[in-house]
Amino acid sequence: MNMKYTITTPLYYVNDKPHLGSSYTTIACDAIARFERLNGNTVLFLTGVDEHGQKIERTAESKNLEPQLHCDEITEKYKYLWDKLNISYDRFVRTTSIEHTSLVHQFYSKVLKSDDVYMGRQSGWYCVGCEEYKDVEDKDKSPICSIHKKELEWRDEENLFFKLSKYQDQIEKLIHVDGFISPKSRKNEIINFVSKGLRDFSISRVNLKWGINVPGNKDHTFYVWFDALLGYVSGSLNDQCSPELTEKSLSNWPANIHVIGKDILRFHAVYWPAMLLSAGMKTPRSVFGHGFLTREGQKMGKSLGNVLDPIELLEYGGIDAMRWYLLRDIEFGEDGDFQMRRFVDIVNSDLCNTIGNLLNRTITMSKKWFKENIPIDNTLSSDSTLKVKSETKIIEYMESFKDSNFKSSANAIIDLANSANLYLNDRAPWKLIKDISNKNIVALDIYSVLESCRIIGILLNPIVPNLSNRILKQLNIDTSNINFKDSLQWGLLDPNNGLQDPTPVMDKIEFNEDPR
RNA sequence: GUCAGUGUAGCUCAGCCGGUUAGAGCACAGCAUUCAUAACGCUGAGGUCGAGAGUUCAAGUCUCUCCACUGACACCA
Repeated sequence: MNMKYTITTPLYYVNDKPHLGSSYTTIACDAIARFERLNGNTVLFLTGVDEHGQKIERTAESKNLEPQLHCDEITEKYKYLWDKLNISYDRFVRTTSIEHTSLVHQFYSKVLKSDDVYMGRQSGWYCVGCEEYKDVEDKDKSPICSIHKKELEWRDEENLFFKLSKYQDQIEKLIHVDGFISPKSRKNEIINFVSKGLRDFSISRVNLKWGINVPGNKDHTFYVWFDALLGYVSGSLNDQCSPELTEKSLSNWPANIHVIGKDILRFHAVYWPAMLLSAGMKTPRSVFGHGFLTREGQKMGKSLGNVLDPIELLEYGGIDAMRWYLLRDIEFGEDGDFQMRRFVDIVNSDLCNTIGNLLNRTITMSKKWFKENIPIDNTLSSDSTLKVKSETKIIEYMESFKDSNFKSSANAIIDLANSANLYLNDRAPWKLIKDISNKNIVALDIYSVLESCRIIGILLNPIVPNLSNRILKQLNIDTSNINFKDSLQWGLLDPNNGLQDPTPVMDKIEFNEDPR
């Protein structure tokens, strides 16, 4: 059954090039998007960049660039990396686009009509890095942001405020809806936060040029978060060239899932839905706040000097290695620790040995004994313990993936591969074949393992698409139009298809202490 | 300070409602050896289940207290 499925990464801030954390988020979204496509759904996979705000303005200044040129430069770095990581996004949103600006204005007029904006005064200590006011004791003369370690700036200015408090009851109800916020720890956090009472927040800034002007308020620029969140909507419009907030143009909305880092949970689970309710629009179906990555047990930070550049990791291990490790070994909802030794071990063991060698040894036997035709008559009715195991693991895989439990999905694949290896040792076809009367039995055994490899190849597709394609290619399977429904039934590998010469589908990674 | 989450073998994790001698994968050690990518397979070592107390015939699993880590909020600076 074909359904529309809209998934978003955060719109990444272009203060700097992408880091491992944003790569992790984007790879996870890519896996989900591919999974949904393989299930026959029509997917709109949105990513993009958030380009406004004071930090961008100042970063550009320091580089002696116009902000727009700075944004263009950094945007290209994001696109380059997503291309290298084989991210299959459908749309790339830019908040500096004319279309986005137009939509922000339309949205704002709806919020005005709901009488949810008022002029107020805001004073306090402000961190440009966070784009947030900080609560600070009045007597402190030079407060510092605890996150960015930079001096806060005193602000005392008139801002437009959004009546968030008006939506206390509706937000309270929404956040309790099953499945709206995942994982459970994030849901609890938001329930606690909302129970303390929602306070109105300012949606504009003065003394800021780099942003979208507030209509009817010459000196006010939209607060970066107000404008950025709307990137999800502007990016999902049917007609990208003629952005209109109409029911027809919003058929890809609401998003099925916003995948975000835990640090921006409040914006996505509280402020954003309230804004949408104010404009009379549907709220997203779910928000998944995943954890952060540390490295060898430590937080990554420039000042610590231990940032792991995704480009370097990519060059060191390759795209399939990177994707596999991040999805298979890091628990998606929780913080995870990137360990280089473990990265190498897991990738080599799972992809090169368990799966890669399985394919290699089985194709070698098949070609040696049966050339291009495995003597089997009816593959669909053939019985094998591997068939049963395969069916069990497919179910586990599907249920886990639906919960964004990539680790469990990957484990199901590895279990099937282990079972195929054990099956081969148990059956020992290299002994059986010595007696020619066993030819048909051996043919069935070889076919069962090759069929398992085919299924493994297909299940790997959302996680490591390039490896998946190499596996299926060696089995001479056309991958241009596969889907789960038509591809996971046992017995679909044509025994007269012929197989390609076995070559390693995955190169080993040699462990270096420091890939930098 | 309040709330929430986490703490099980070197690493990553499983362990539904209390019930065998606490498990899996990886890593490590040994064996075996080719159909096979120094691979597959077999065997082994490795655990105060954060600490203490309690309930119970019996607790990793329930209760209480405490410790550590993470996050949110509050407070302080």
